Amino acid sequence: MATRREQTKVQNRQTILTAARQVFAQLGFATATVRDIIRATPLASGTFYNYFKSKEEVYQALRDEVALKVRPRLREARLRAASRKEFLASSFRSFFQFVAENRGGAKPLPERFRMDSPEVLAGFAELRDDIAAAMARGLLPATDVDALAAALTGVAFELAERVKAGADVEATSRFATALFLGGIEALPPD
Amino acid sequence: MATRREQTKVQNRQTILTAARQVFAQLGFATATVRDIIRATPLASGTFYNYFKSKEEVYQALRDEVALKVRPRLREARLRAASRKEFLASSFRSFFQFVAENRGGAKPLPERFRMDSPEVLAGFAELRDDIAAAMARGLLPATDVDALAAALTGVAFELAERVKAGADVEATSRFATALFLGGIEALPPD
Amino acid sequence: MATRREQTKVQNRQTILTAARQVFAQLGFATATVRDIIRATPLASGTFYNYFKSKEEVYQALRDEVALKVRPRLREARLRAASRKEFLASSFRSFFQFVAENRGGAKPLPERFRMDSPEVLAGFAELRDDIAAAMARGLLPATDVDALAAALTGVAFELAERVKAGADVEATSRFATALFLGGIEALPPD
Amino acid sequence: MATRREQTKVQNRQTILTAARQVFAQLGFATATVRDIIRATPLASGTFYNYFKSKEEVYQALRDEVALKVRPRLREARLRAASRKEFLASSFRSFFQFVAENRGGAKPLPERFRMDSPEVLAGFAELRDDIAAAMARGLLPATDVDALAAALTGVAFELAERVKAGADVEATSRFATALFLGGIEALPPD
DNA sequence: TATGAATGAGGCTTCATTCAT
DNA sequence: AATGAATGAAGCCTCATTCAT
Repeated sequence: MATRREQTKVQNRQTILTAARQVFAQLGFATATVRDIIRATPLASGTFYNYFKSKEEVYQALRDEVALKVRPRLREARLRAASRKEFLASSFRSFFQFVAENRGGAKPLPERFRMDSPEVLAGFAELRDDIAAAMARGLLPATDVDALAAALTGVAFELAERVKAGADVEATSRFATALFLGGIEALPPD
Repeated sequence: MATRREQTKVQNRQTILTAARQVFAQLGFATATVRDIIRATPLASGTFYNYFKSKEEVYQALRDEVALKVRPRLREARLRAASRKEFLASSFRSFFQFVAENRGGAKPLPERFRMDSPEVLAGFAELRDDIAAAMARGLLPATDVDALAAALTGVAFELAERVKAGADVEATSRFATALFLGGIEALPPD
Repeated sequence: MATRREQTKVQNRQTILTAARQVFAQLGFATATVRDIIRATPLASGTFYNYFKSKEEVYQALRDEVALKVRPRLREARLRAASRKEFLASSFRSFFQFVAENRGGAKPLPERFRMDSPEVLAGFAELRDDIAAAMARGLLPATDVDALAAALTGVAFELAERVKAGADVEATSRFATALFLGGIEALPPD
Repeated sequence: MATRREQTKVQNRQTILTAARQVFAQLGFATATVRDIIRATPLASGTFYNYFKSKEEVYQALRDEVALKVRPRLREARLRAASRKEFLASSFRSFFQFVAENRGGAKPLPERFRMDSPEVLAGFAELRDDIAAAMARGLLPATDVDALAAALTGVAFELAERVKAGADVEATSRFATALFLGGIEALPPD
């Protein structure tokens, strides 16, 4: 059973993580400061250091948290994929959907969605693992895993800009899926 | 005629740009400081401000310089292309070659930059134009020009990171070329 | 109840204000730097900014503090005055006494400040009101209230410089009182 | 006969003095920088130091120049004064006229006229000398010269603010003259 | 554990001044 | 003399982090 103290501890940790998520989203990791995070919190500056040693550590924690929450779902989708097409389509669609849901809209903030956020980067780290697994399953041909992951990432990032600017999620997903569906076939074996 | 002083001025500017390139490569733009750049230089702190108003301005100058050097190469390669494969292969190869020639330190930080300087944007515009021209020539099938340009850009930039990290130029070019050669075939018509 | 920390906070604020008073007196406002103020203090540079946002803000605080201390005295002196002479004499004496009590270093620089903080302006307004009331009481002849207030202020401030430099309070008060006692008689009616 | 070189020398000196006058008028002595003066000039920064060692030195030169030009006229007016009233009236009137002529008008600058300008301060230095001379002549009663000069200065400065704000020069001069005409009579002998 | 003031290193930038040309 | 780039001290301020309460 959790004592009162333990509950507060967990709550404070969560408060900081939530604030950090927002701050990173708005300012980017490198630009954001610990002060920014604290300011987005009702806590005192010293309290931050009871939970994290530095900005880097919050960032790691955020990544871990995301990975823990997102990984199962995304992984499941990709593991369940019965075909190459399904693998690609579900990957792209879920990513562009995420981007679309988080695109600025009427928000006054300079940039609401950032490619270097822990969430997104964690997502791409997953991708590499899943590609390797798919190759093992025979769903994807054996080729340079890292190069393929990089290519997928690049296309996803760059088309995401178009989605941010209002491009249609479905059409964009279809475009990317088709491109890779045809392209993978032609890749040199590793 | 160039006087000694004028030479020194040009040299100092180059000294700063070179130092900035290294520092940005090692620390990333947001983390790097003007002091870091100056320290990588035999010059005094005030001298920096005789040449650039801020960190942002050096960064712009750096990007413009790169864009200015790489654009003519890419343009020429694409115009000379007699086949789809040549169009893709020469584009990728020129670009990765340039990246390899200019590779400096490693950049370990997770960061992605907006490519929005005039020079870089002009580079994108050129790519778009060349793709459109290639479509008109029948070298590329008629599809969404902007999406294709974005996809090419994304793959090029992302694989460039691998080249910077030491990946082979030829192999990387072949990979990218094969991917698009197969993929373009499968793209939905516009 | 005042905790130790609260006491320290108040003390530090006073430390900075005292140091600022001396520094401004010696160097003048424009020449003095925040560093100068900090150096005249056992505190660290960052601490200054826990209390004041800028040099301007300390200056305001200083003026407000002075105005707050001196105004009640002057007001009371003027309201209690039973004769024109008493009105003038007690006003000048109170003011010069205050200046003498607070005289610090010498200010050698040629500089005059705008007295435009709320507190100082309120002080002027009070003087004007008291003069108007004195006119209504028949203590002062009916003449241009604002001009008279300005003249009194000017003489008071300018002679105050001499008091700061060591001039005798009594003699200076007598001088100013005599000047206005004779002068007011001769003023053109409003 | 002046050689070309000597002419240029004189011209440059004058260029710098003129620029300095404007800069001091706009920014005040303490706030103005040598850079500001140079920038208001077609000359190079190094050239400044061929003529003056520092900002202080230009300031002195400006004061001297003004004294040389203004002193004769003002002094003459005061020396010619046949009566105490004429002495005071001409002093105040010429000062308030100067202020009125230089008041901001439609100018966009924050503050066009400054009390700490060399011109004004030089003028007040004159005043003290002339008061002493007038006492020697018997035009003014023997009293504390410095205190009287301070009082005149204070009234002049403070009423000048009203003139700046649009008050009538004649009426203000009459007010000040009457005040001192009556007041001086009553002053304690030195 | 929570607090928030204190700290001083270090960020950016401007300044007066020098000095090679 | 005139030039203007180079210099580095010094300005202002924010930051991560500590530590007494």
